[in-house]
Order: sequence, then structure tokens, then C-alpha cells
Amino acid sequence: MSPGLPPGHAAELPDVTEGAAAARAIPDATVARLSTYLRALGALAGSTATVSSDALARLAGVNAGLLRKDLSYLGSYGIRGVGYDITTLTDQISRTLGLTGGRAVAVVGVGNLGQALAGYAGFGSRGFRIAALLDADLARVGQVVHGLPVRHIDDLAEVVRNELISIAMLATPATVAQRVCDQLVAVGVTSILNFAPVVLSVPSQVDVRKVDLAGELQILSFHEHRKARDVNTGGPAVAPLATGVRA
Amino acid sequence: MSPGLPPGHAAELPDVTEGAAAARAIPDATVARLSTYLRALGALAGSTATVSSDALARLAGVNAGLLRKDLSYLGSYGIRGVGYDITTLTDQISRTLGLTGGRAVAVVGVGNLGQALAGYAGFGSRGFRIAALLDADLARVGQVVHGLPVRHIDDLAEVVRNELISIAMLATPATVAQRVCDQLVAVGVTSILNFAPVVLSVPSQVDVRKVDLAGELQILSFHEHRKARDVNTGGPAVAPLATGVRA
DNA sequence: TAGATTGTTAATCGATTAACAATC
DNA sequence: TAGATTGTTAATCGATTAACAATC
Repeated sequence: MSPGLPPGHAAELPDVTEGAAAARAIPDATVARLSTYLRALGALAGSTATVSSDALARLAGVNAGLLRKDLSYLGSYGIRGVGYDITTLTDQISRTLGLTGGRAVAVVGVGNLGQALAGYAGFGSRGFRIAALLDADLARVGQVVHGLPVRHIDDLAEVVRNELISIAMLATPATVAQRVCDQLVAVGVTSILNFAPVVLSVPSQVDVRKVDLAGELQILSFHEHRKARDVNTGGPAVAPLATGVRA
Repeated sequence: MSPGLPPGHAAELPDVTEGAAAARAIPDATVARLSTYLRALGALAGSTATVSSDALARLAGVNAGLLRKDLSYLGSYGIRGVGYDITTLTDQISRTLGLTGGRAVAVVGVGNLGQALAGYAGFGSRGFRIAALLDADLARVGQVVHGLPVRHIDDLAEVVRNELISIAMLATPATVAQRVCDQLVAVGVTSILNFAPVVLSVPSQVDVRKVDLAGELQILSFHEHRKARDVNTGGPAVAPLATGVRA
């Protein structure tokens, strides 16, 4: 399962009884891939007007049928015999992901990792703006990091209100993560990207996704371990230097 | 599915015909959760000798039956009527994840994000050691970052050989990520944690997992969008301030 | 028209849950 | 023994794939 959301957390788009584009439920797995499709479309923009599911799927590293199925949840935007109009599809995916406004995001915890998040160049082009940095450490408060002043966590309510923040990235030490998370929820933040290695408890209307850096390495370590053992035991051999998926 | 590995990439532990502990195949989804269980066990260590699947599952934020099923893939280490011995279970999971050596990891691309990875405190306690930093920028080469000198990417083969590196974190600009990835593969790196927002192509014996920061925010944005719409349309109401999962 | 490609269906596969017999 | 808790089975659920009719 994808990290973060509780299993079976289906994105229920109930049938809109009247009005435009009756939206169907979009599976979690599909939502997670939309962002990859959007990136691939961005890479194509300018070079061609349309793209086939086959070509786009190759760029995104997925099966073409799966791509078509995913896109079919958004509506019917392809042209049989031709493909998908890149501009139209980009717009539709952006709209579905709610990226049309340019969302304000707060970074909470401005240590080693939080500072990197504050300066990460990849957010702006993909629909987000780092609108505030917050920390509890008075030695950090007032410092300017990547052009933004660090605010004290006690100002959280005011900052969230003024900057219209609904998404926060939580990069505090693990020991205080749940407490800070509670504060975020209390002031109305409803989506949290959690970098602290703890399982957060939140009310059901709040979405949490996690980025567990050491956890990711541990998963890779498992596969390293298995590969090393396979070499020794002559286990399931992988063709040495198989050509692999050229996306 | 969890990001990174191609779908259906089952962790095949074929039946060992003779010798200790006949290992069964461990599902990808299970492997991804083992790291969470290990963390929860770490939090319990010292306070009690044993823990029930119910208590551990609550800490890990999963269903108790699922936890027992996951652990059953490693073997039969629980005691009916009692629970799991924390030390034994910790050892078994660590062994399964291949964490017993302390693995050397390289950071490739020592920019904004790479520097934060180099200094991230959470790796050491969870089985990893940042053993090398590499970059192509001559202005960075030679600088000491979090105690380690930045080496030139041309020294990659030597560094990987000397430090016995098999896992790399890739934090270069997206434009050069595939090229650097190819270099990593060429010198024998077989696991890559990719932070660049591109789909990497690798031979089949190489494992790639991705951390797509903006992508994670886009998934949260989708849910924000849905929640905002639900408020307006009076759609599927979430009980305001439902108590949620206290882990 | 003929070729290309979508949108969708049915089949398959994998993951999760509920339930309970086994057993400490 | 009685109560607690594991390990496993069967049922369910969700996600992916293969295949193809619809149609540009």
C-alpha cells in the first residue's frame, strides 16, 4: 500500500446529482499515479500536441491499459485513433488534483530537513508555495531561511489564518511530532506530510501521508539482503545485466 | 502500491531445500510495514519484555490480524497466550531486513536536499551509515558537509569499492538524474532511493524506490480539493472532529 | 476505407479482514 | 483449568492486466 493514508481510504467523489462532469470515485492508487502522469505531460509540452496512452505510459513507467483506466476516472478526454491532447489532459489532471490555485504550504520544524524543504525548488513548478516556516526553538525564530522568516510555533493560528494554509510538512524531532501535529489540527490544518518517524494520530477528516527516509532505505536493504543471498545460494537468478525498462 | 518498485515485484525467498529456517516469499506490502514494526518495537524496548499483536498493531497503526499475518512470514516467533518477545522479534525483523551489518550509503548530489540527507540523524539508529558524498560541481568538491568531504562523481567507482556501498540516495537535479543513475549502476550500485522527479530506467537486478516530495503534496492536494467540495455540496460528511485513531 | 487508439469489460492477481481452532 | 493470544484459513476487497469492441 502507498504510505500515509489508512487502507481503503477511497477518494469518494459521489455522483453529483446535477451540474457538470458527474465525478466518479477515484481509487487511491490512481490518485497516486496522476502526479507522475502530470510530470510526464510537462516533459512533453511543447514538443507535440497529442500523445498516445502507449507513449505516455512508457514515460510514466506504467502499463498502457492501466494509464487509460486511470484517465477514464477523470472523464473521457482521449480521441480514439489519435491519443490525448496534452494541454487538455494536463488541465484535467491539474483540476482533479486541485492544483489550480497554487497552494500555500507551511514547514513546521526548521532543522536540517525542514530547511531543505523550505528551499526545495521543485514545489513552485508543481503547484505549491512555501508560505511559512515555524519552529519552537527561539534561537531559530526570526532567522531568514531561503527568503522566509522563521515564525514561532505559538503564532501558528495567526500564520495559518493569514496565509490560508491547509497543508503542512512536519519535520520536527520525533519526540514532539504528535504534540505539534495536534496543534496543527487544532488550528485547522487538514493535510499533513509527516517526515518524523512516528505514526501520527489524527481525526478522520485530516489526511496524513508519511515520508520515512530510513524506512525507505530499510526496504531497499531487504532487497539487497535477498540479492546477496541469491548469489550465494544460486537462487532465482536475474539475468546479469538484463536490459530493463527504458522508460 | 508503495512507490518505487515495479508492481508485482514479489520478494521471492524460495524454499531453501535444506538448512535453517525455510524462508517463504514475503509480500512487498509486508516488507514495507516491517520497518514500522521495528520502530514501534524500538519504542517499547526496555519498558516490557513481551508485547501482544494487539498492542503492537495499535502502535504501528495497523490491524492486529494483519500484523500477525505479516510476522508469520518471518516464522513463528510468538507465544500463544503471551505475545511476542520484544528482543527476539526485533532481532528477527532486523535480520530479515538485512540490517545487521550497518549498511554504507552514498549521497549523490550534494545540493539543498543532498546536504540535508547527509546530515539526517535518523539513519544511524536504524541501520545505515552515510559513507560518502558525491557531486559533479567542482565548487562543491572538497567541501566538508556534516563531517564528510564531498568527492567528485568521477571518483564514484573508487568510492563505491572502498566503502562497500550498494545503496545510493540520488538527489541531483532532474535533468541529470538518469545519467547519474546509469553511472551508479555501472559501478555496481544495486539499490537507489531516488529523490529526483523523474522515472528512472534501470536493469532488472537494480531496485529503485522514489521519494517524490511535490508528488506527495499533490496527493494531499487532491484530498483537500475533495474536502472543500464536500463542504460546499454537502457531500459525504465526515463526523466533525471524529476521535480518530489514537496510535 | 484502413489503421490506430481509446474506453471498458472480464479475468486475474495480490492484499486485507474476519473468524476461529490451536495452544500457551 | 480458564483466559489470552497466536497462526492460519476462507471470504472479501481492491488493483492490475489482457483483450477487444467502439470509433476517430
